[in-house]
Formats: sequence, C-alpha cells, structure tokens
Amino acid sequence: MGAPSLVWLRLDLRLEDHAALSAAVVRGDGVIFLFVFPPKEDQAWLGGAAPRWWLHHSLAELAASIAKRGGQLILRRGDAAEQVAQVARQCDADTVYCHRIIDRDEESRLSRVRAALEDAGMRLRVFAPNLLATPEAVMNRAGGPFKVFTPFHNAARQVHVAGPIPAPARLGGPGKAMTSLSLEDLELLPRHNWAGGLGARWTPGEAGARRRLEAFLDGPVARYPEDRDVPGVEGTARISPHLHFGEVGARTLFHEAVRRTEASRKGGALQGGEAWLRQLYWREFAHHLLFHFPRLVEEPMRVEFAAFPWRDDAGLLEAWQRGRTGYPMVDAGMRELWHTGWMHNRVRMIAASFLVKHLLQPWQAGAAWFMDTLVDADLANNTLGWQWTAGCGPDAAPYFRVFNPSLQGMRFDPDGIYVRRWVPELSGLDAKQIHAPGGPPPGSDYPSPLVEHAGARQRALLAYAKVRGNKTI
DNA sequence: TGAAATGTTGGGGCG
DNA sequence: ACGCCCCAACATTTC
Repeated sequence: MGAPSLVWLRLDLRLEDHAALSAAVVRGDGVIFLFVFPPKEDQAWLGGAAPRWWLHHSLAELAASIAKRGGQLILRRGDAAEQVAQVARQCDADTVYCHRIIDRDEESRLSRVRAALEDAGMRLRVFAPNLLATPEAVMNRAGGPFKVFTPFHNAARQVHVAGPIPAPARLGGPGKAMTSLSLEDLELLPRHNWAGGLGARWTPGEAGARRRLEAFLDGPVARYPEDRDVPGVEGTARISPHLHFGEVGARTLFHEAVRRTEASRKGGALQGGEAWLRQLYWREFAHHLLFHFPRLVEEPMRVEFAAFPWRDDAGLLEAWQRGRTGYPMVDAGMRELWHTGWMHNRVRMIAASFLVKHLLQPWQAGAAWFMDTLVDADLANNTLGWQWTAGCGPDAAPYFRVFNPSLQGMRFDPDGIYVRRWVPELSGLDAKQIHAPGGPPPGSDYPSPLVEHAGARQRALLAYAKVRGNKTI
C-alpha cells in the first residue's frame, strides 16, 4: 500500500462533484479528510456567528457520510499551512488535494501551504473553485476581466460547463487512525442558544442541499420570473447557504436546472430555469471579479468614493441592525435576517440601500453585519452586492438610484404579508396603512422613522454629487 | 434589479 | 360648435 491522500476541505463540504476528492480517490491508497478552523486573523472568508452555526452542522453531516463510506474526517484549528503540513506528515500523505476559494488572501495562503508541504517533500494540488467556469476562462478581447455583467454573461455562457462527477462509492480507509479534535472543540455554536430559528428553517449538509434543489425544480421554478421579487412568497430556491459551503456544486445546479426544466416541456419552467441560471451567473460574476480584484473586499472599485462623506453613527447603524428604522420593509428584512440567518434578495437591496443612502453609513459596515448574520455569508457575493448598492462597484447601480422603501413595499409586498410576518407591531394594520408613503400610523411599540424619506434622499444626492465621477481602479 | 421631476397628449367639462 | 383649461395618463429626462 502506497501513501494515502489528504483532502483538505474548505468551502467544498460535499462528496459529489468534488474534483479534489476524485483525484485523491483514483490514487487508490486511501483518503483522509481534513478541515482546519482558522484563527481570528484568517476568518474573513468564513464570516461570523451565523455561518459558523451552519459550518458546525454541515461538518457533522459530512463526517457522518464520510464515516459511512469507511473514511475519516480530521478536525483541527490553527494556521492553515502549519496544520495541513502537520496532518499530512502524520498520515504519511505525499499529496494534499484541495479546491481554491475566492478570497482576498487566497494567493498568499496557498503559497504558504505549498511551501510548508514542499519543505517536507510533499505536494499540493489545487483544483478550480466551486464555479461554472474558471476566472481565466472568461476574459474580454483585451485579455482582461469583464467589468460589466451583460458582456460577462454573454461570454461566460459560451464556456462549456462540465457535467458533475459522481460521488465515489468507497473512500478506502486510512492506513492508521488519526487523532482529531471533536466538533465541539471548534466552538462553532453560539454560547447562548439564539440559533433556534436557524435550526427550524435550515438543514445544512449535502442531503439538505439536494432536497432544496429538487423542491425548487419540482415547482416554484416555473413561477420564478414573477415570484422571485415577492418576499412574502417562497418563490426562490433558498439554496445560497448550501452553495456557499459547497454542499452542492455550481455545476450540479446548472445541469439539473437545464435537464429538468427542459424535460418538463412547460414554457414557464423553461423560462424560470433560464432566469434562475442568470442569477447563478451573477454569483459567477462576483467571484470572478473578486478573484481579479481582491482589494474590493475593502476598497471601492471607483476610487473617488474613498472621499465619500459617510456619517459613521453607531446609533443609526444599531437601529438598522435591530430592525428599528421605522420603515416597515427595511425592518421586516432586518428581523428576518436576525431570526433566520437569511433575507430575501429583493429586501437585501432595499435594506442595504437604506443604510447607505438614507442613513449615510459606510457600505463596509453593512457588509460586515451581513457577513456576521447571514448563513450564506459569501465574501464575493456580499462585497459586490454592497458595492453595487452603494454605487461604487463595477456595473453598480448609479449613485442617484435611491430606493423608496414605501414604494418598494407597495410594489413587492402589496398585501403586507411579509411585513406582518416579521413586524408583529404592525400585524393589525392592512397593507395600505403599512406601506403608506408617510409610513404606518404611529403605533404603540413601532418606532417612528429615523429619517424622513424625501429629505434623506436629497441629502444622499448632495453627498453623492461630491464624489461624482467615472474613474475606476 | 429607481424614483421624481418635467414634458406631452388627449378627453372632457364648461363658458 | 368651438376654444380654453384642467388634469390624468403616459413618456421622457434628470437626479
């Protein structure tokens, strides 16, 4: 028996369509899995409390299915280079297999892991991130990255999406038993059990991801073009956290959507499938951009925005975080986020626009809150989403586009279902009162508006006028 | 993947 | 009958 292979797990917590695993398995000398929980200074890619909760349960699920196939998952915490090299040495591996992630520090991180392995005579093999196409495969005529979605989308759709690789039937046991931390040792769960709402809503893990996908493609996908913008209806796939943690491959989503919406032969399903795939390519766009411009995590793409007159007011930020802005659509969204670790995409845009434009808080503060509280906290999607909202990103909403939360409420929550679900203070009102332009009538517990819409809009326009320009990095 | 301000048009009330 | 005005409805421009 030769040296076993070590699969270093990251945002690829699945067994199906796992290129690194498949490459390790064909070696035939046994596979050992490793997950390394990073130290504080390397947690930007992971996010905060909500994604940690998800990670805990996802790792538990994966460990069980690995064990079922005769394999073993080792858990460690600490510096990636140190831990990967140490475990690889202990299990006598000669090669470590992993997938790249899209993150500000990935280049230097992988370099250090590779160096640590090579020092000990071992190799690192890095496979493509969980995307439909590699960033190198989608370039403009000048050989550079696209900075506008539509041309990116046109070019990316020309790139063949490989069919997913089946999960290996048997993993082959390791040569010897390895010591591992317990899942509890990673301390991923919150000290106070605030996560009850998350557990009621979500089933982390590869099987849960598969069920979500099937349930969506079995029905709601046909009405996706209309329902995707209505937060009171479950019209979206809600698969983002599964996809983020790599419990399902992007290529699986692509091929299942194509296969099943074409097989249904109903126009609605086909159109819905296409509209949904387009969203998958927005994710693709964000990841490719962050791959090419890792600085976007902190810096606006449009450099003139560095001079934007943000207000930095902790009180305003906290009112927004707690869902106490006095604007029902914003507050409903922020409370849905707090209770479920997720927010409907339409409402993300409304709530984000409100923080940045009505309250003039820096987009980075909103992005940080989302990274802490969203179970699908994804550095690329989140960063580009916030830059889009603030108007400082590539192909962003123009700076003068200010959402009117009342209008958005009337348009996308016409019956008030969504607001009443998340803002109990308003549950006795009808939709007309809830979304009235002047806001709901003053209520017992419901806060009065932090700012008045028309005035806040004018103030935002004035602030943006100061940085108006068109320069990019 | 907006909203508000401004411009245009056409129907109908009315002197 | 005619022209004038009002204003809703729609279109265009601007932020």
